[in-house]
Amino acid sequence: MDTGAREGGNALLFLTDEQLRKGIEAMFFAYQGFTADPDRILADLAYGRAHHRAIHFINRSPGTTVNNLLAILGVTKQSLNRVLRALVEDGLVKSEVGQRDKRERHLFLTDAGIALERRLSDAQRDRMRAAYRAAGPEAVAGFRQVLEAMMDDKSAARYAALKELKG
Amino acid sequence: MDTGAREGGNALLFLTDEQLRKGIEAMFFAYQGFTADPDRILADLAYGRAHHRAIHFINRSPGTTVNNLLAILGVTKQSLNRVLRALVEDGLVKSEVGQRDKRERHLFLTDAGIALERRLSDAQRDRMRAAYRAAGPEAVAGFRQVLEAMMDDKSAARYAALKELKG
DNA sequence: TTGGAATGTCAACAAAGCTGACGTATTGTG
DNA sequence: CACAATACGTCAGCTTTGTTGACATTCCAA
Repeated sequence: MDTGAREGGNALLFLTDEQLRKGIEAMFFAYQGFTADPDRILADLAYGRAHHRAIHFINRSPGTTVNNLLAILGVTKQSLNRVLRALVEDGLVKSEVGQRDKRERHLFLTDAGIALERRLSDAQRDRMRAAYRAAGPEAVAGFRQVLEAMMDDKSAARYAALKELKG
Repeated sequence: MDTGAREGGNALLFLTDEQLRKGIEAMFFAYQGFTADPDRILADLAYGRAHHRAIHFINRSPGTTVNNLLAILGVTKQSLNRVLRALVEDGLVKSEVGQRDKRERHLFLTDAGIALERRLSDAQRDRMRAAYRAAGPEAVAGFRQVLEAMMDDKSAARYAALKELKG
């Protein structure tokens, strides 16, 4: 860490506008790859990325409330509600009234929801795994470092909130 | 490169589902940061990311044709046309009939377009630069490696097509 | 008991993608 | 020359996913 500043000469060449532009474009096209496989699966089911995200985070934190999910996703409740309603109607998500606080709805995946989550995350993980394997562990460490440094405050807060839950 | 396979024991720990999940989530939240700053600027102008992308690639390859742009962006001509029309009407892009082939329209940024492009890319580059600086050159190399390995075929082809143009 | 928080719903709207169809100008080819 | 193909634009309509604003319900807590 902090190598760039200490090394002399042209060690800062990785910060040129050209290099930054390449990074920006790589990020753009990589994100397309990142979402391509789940998108294909979702298209067949008349779902979109919003459904994928909801399923992902419900799976990650079973029993989470609607408000929690709202905070993580950073969308309006109306937007999330539409997605959630479809998932509940289709029997992929179940929403249970809270016991301690009956205003809250706790969200769980049904067996069908778990099955779809697995299809989606398997597809996404397969691509990620292939990329990781091709690039090697050091590259992966750098990848994660840069990504975490790139988050804006809101996204970083959401990311941090997740860490407190699990890993 | 290819370290993972050679090293013994638990050198493949970076390929666990947990690690992959973290990478997936980091990618999701980092992309929000990646687009947050330009999005703020665009919102004031009643533009969206689609406009940003068009402006970016016209700036990158001045005189490019509509078809070229279509291929790079991977959207339909109707979708691009809507965006392009707004940009031309607002005087940010000019469209010139081709000399060799009069069916083609060659796209250029006007001075106003160049100014907006600079605002947008400055904002995006600033964040990218800060992330790069914080992570250091080795991390950046890894970042780029993983991103390039993550692209799907179509996106990789688009990315490669760009490389042939400039860097 | 009353105020506020959590949730849900209705309506309306916008951005940005899509398909399909059609028109026009231009170019290349048989 | 005639015709097919290409490049581009446009109209119409549909989808997903986001947004505001307004309002009702339920329920906890002061």
